[in-house]
Amino acid sequence: MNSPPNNSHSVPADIPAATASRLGLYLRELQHLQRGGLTTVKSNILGARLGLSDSQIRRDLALFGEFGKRGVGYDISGLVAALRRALGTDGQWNTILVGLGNLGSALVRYRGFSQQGFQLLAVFEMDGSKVGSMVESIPVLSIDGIEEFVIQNQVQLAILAVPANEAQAVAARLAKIGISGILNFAPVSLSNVAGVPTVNVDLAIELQRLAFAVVNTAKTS
Amino acid sequence: MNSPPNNSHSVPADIPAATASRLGLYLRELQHLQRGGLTTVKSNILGARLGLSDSQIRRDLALFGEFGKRGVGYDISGLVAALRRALGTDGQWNTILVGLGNLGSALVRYRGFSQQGFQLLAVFEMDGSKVGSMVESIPVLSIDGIEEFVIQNQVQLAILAVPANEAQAVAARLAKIGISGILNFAPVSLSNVAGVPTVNVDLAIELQRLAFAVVNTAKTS
DNA sequence: GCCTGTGAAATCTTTCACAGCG
DNA sequence: CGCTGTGAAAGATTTCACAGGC
Repeated sequence: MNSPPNNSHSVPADIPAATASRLGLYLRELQHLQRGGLTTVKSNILGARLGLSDSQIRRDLALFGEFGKRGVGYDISGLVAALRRALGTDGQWNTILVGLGNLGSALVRYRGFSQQGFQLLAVFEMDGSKVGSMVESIPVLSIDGIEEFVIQNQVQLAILAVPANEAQAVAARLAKIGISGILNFAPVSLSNVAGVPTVNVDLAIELQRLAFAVVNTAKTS
Repeated sequence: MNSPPNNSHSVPADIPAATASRLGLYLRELQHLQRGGLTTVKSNILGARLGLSDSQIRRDLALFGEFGKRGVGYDISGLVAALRRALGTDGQWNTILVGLGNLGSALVRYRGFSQQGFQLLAVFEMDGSKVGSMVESIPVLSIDGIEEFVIQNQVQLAILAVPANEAQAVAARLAKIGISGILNFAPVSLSNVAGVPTVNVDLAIELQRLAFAVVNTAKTS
């Protein structure tokens, strides 16, 4: 009655949130297998490597529904392309980094971003002493001009690596000029950024998560 | 028939995984409110700040079931103590960092860890040129002696900030001598660490998650 | 009167189990 | 025969809605 247009190579209409949270993991592992020279992988193998059940792998990958062959497994290169399309990382994202402290300095040198299509165009700093220099061939600019830069360069994503007490103000400035997304490393909940998708990474919270997992693992032997 | 002992101040018997994943967030926000001078908070306020529904907040906090007062809200300091106990961060965790590259250097300087009870005892490096120095009053040691150090100092947690191709080997060495938990920043799925609780943080995956959120937010206006 | 705590309903996610294609 | 794709069951999580204590 209502078969969708179903163009080949289209992104599945709606990806459940739980599945979406695993797409990056699938992509990373599949690219790893690909570098190892494999061209197909079975759900039980992939599941074992990622710590997921084989049926969960099949459920997730069946959404893309054209890469599995019964008796054989999944076509890796087709899946890699489909996952990148679904994640939105098959193109380039214009990205800036705000904050060149300890964490910001590490992030600007991180290779993994550009490999996945995130192009770092500039770093913004409050501390005038660093402004004007280059880090890893990326210009360090004053925060004063951030709005103009974002608009002129069609920047879509901002990575916030500023102190907790500055994060809110920076996020608000970026939200105001219509940034598309924020990756926030500051240990605060951002408010007043309604409508701007935000992903939060708090290093201390991750360590707490680990402590919890340790305490709640009174495994036999 | 089977009322549990229910010592006051005990940790709830079993905390659902979904709730557990939010405890760190609750703790951070409650400590923030506490520093602001508040002593109580209502579920709708806390929910608005964290982007969660008020009923979800109540469901979660009712597990600790002694800090809410009808008509008033939740007692912040009591909850903070209960959350720290539940997370296992009411004591000290002996922690080491492995890898002093870009990310490792940032992590060793990060203040948030010790504030939450994670004491960094040493940093381990493969690169001999850094071995023997101190970073932020923490000794930089050779990876060769990591097993002996972990055992002698009763190290429970290890933070891995080594290159992807070295992570597996380091994790295996640590698992072998019975480390309690691993926080892995290397962009690989660790295997052969069966039984050791592991939390993975992959910065590129977080940025992909953001890209996905942006692409799948075709909000009206 | 206000806001928590919680049954019950609704929704979402995972697992089971097996038909069926390659 | 081996492995995917998927109905159906089981399980987990969230939301609704309101009784009831402060």
